[in-house]
Parts: sequence; structure tokens; C-alpha cells
Amino acid sequence: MKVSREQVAKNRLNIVAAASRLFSERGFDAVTIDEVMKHAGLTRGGFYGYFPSKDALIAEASAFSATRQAALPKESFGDYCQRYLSARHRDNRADGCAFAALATEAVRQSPAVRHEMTRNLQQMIDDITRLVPASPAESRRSAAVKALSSMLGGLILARLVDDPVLSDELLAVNRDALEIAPGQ
Amino acid sequence: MKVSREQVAKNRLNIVAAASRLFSERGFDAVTIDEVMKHAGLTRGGFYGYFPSKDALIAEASAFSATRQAALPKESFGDYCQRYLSARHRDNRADGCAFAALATEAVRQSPAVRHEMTRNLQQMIDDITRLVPASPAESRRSAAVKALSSMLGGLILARLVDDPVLSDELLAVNRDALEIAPGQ
DNA sequence: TGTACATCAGTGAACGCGCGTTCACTGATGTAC
DNA sequence: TGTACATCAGTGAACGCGCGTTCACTGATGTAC
Repeated sequence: MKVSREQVAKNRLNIVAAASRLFSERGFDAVTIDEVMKHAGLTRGGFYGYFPSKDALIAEASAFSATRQAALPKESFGDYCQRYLSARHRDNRADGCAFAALATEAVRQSPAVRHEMTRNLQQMIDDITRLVPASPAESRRSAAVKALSSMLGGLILARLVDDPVLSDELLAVNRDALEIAPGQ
Repeated sequence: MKVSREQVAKNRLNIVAAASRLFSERGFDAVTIDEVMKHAGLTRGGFYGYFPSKDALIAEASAFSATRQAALPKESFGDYCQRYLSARHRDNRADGCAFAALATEAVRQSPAVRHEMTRNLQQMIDDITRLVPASPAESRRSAAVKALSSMLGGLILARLVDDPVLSDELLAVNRDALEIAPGQ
């Protein structure tokens, strides 16, 4: 069943996109090639026509996931922070920030994955730096790095905890901190 | 080869301690029962005399790891933060904070694991709350939650990134923020 | 433009490895007398 | 206190399942004439 060249391009994209979502939702190990291919509308065996290994897919999916949870074109710093630290983002790992979903396991993947993650983080820092209102005596970039760190930490903890009150507190406290601190 | 009762108690502790270190270092999935038992000085088959399953060990190891990276008895808030965001802590996952090592994968473990993690986090927040210098217009607890979030986020990102300069920046920026911000 | 054929994307069965788990056995512990 | 025996912690081989990966085959695509 050969397939047209455009279909091949679409299939490849579907595979990467499905993988990216599934990995964020359940982690690299728990997601099987079989599942990814099913979500992409194909079957297991076809996978190796697109990628030489699961590792290669993980690297590609890592690069792809940069697009998710990026700052919206005209979003303010405050809006971005509110959105990042929202209950909605906490409860939707699949479509959310890949760092918050995969950071502690990504470290142990191939060097290619860490490299893609690093590129994505650089990009994200740059984006936030552009958004962040300048505050006296500290560079915008430092403010961006600080904001990103606390948002990430807050979201990760809010997801981890099995106590809804504590989870909400973790989001709210960090949200408040970001609203006031940078003087926005 | 029956073994004395005290030896049994020691063995059990060794198993949990070895598991806790190994899990922090390489994640729950990558560590095998075989490895844990070898590190505890025993062999594979003996494991099921102590625990009904790997999941049960993970839960127990999660409870155990609370002791690691706790605040030292007479440590100041500043010292604690410096230590948490040190290159040494970044480069030593096995003995470091279990949240920073396992947070994103712990979410998907059994409810027991999440519950232990939640207990540990409550404890950690309480400890830091006691340490944190009061600052005007915000409760000590909020300051503790904020500090913990940014330390965790900063450390996780510093570990993830494959660029040593960026990694150091992530530690340093968050360290500086914590030194100044709470007015210490 | 139409036809014949080579290419190759996709299929699904099968392979093989690793790891969690089980089990029959061993021999030291600790209890009963 | 000493001896005989039951208990049971530990061993290591074996089982079985799941998943990454391979492979022979199929049939639609797209090229050559």
C-alpha cells in the first residue's frame, strides 16, 4: 500500500505530533510505538520507515514540542504568567509546557533530547525577556529566568501533590508573586 | 540461609535506602529490582520476602527520601537556599532533593507515592516557613512556597540543560533572587 | 494520453531481550524439651 | 545448658509478558515509454 508523497509528509507530522502529546501526558517510557502509530492512524510496523528508533522519535518530538505553550503573539507578561499557572494548564499535561511535563526524565534521554530541550529553553527565555517589564536594578533577562523558574517549579509541584487545596495554593502564591514583583 | 532478626531489619533498611538513591539518580523505570538488591547486598529472589511488588518499594522509598536534603538543624534561610541551588546539589542527584529528581515521573506512580510526596512537601514547606525571615505584607508561608518553587524550578532546569553557562546562570539568578528578595 | 512496471509505504506476524515475579530448594536461626 | 527440629530468609533458575525491532508480503503510486 504505497502512499502519495504528501500523505507521507502528513503521516510524519502526525506521528511526531501524537508522540509529543502522548509523551507529555504519560512520559517517554510508558508510551509505546504501537500507541503512537495508532494515534497517527497507522500501524506498528510502519514506524521504522520514518524513524530509525524510538530514541530518534523522542528527540524529534522534543524539538516539536517547543511550539506548545509558547507566549501568544500579543500577550502581556501578566497574562502569560496567569495562563501558565492556571488550573487549566495544570490539568492538561498533553497540550502544556513540555518542561513541566518531562523535565526530570528528559535529563536521562539521549544527548540530542537534552540539546533540543536546551534550545527550546533558550527560546522561551528570550521570548519572556521580551515580555517582561523592566524593573529597577535587574536586567530583564534575569527577571525572565526568575519568573520561568518559579512558574515551572510551581506548576510541577501543583501537579504532583494529591491535595487540591495545597495544589491551588502553589499556583496562587506563585501567580501573585509574579503579578506584583516585576512591577507590572 | 535463614538470617537473624536484626539482620532482617538491616536488610530492609538497606533495600529502601539503596532504592531511594537509585531512583533519584536514574528514575523509577530504569532501576531494576535486581540492581536494588545487589546494592543492598542481596540477590533478586529475596526481594519478595520484603515487599509485595516494585510499586510497594517505590512508595516506601518515596517516604524514606523525605529525610534527604532537609534543612540542617541550625541552618539559616540564606544558607539553605545557597546549598539547594549549588553546583554540588545539581551534580549529585542521588543524594539530593527527591522532588527535583523525580517530580515529573512521580505524578504517574501509584496514589501512595503521590501521597508520600505530598506529605514530604508539606513538611518541607513547614520547615522553610520556620526559616524564612518575615517580610512586610506577605506571610512567611507564602514566602516559603515562593522560595521553594523557584529553587525547584531553577535546579530542575539547571540539570536539564546541556549548556554549562546557561546551567550556572539558572542557579545564580535564582540564588541572587532569594538572597535579596525576602529582605535577609 | 494511456499502459506496464518498478518502487516503496504500510501491514501484521514474529523475534528476542529485559525485567518483574514465582518457585523449589538450602541451610542458618531460634525454639522446645 | 545442650540437643533436635521446625521455621523461614535467602538463592538462583525459570516463567511470562510487554515492547522495541525486523521481515516477508501487499498493493497503490508514480515513472518510463
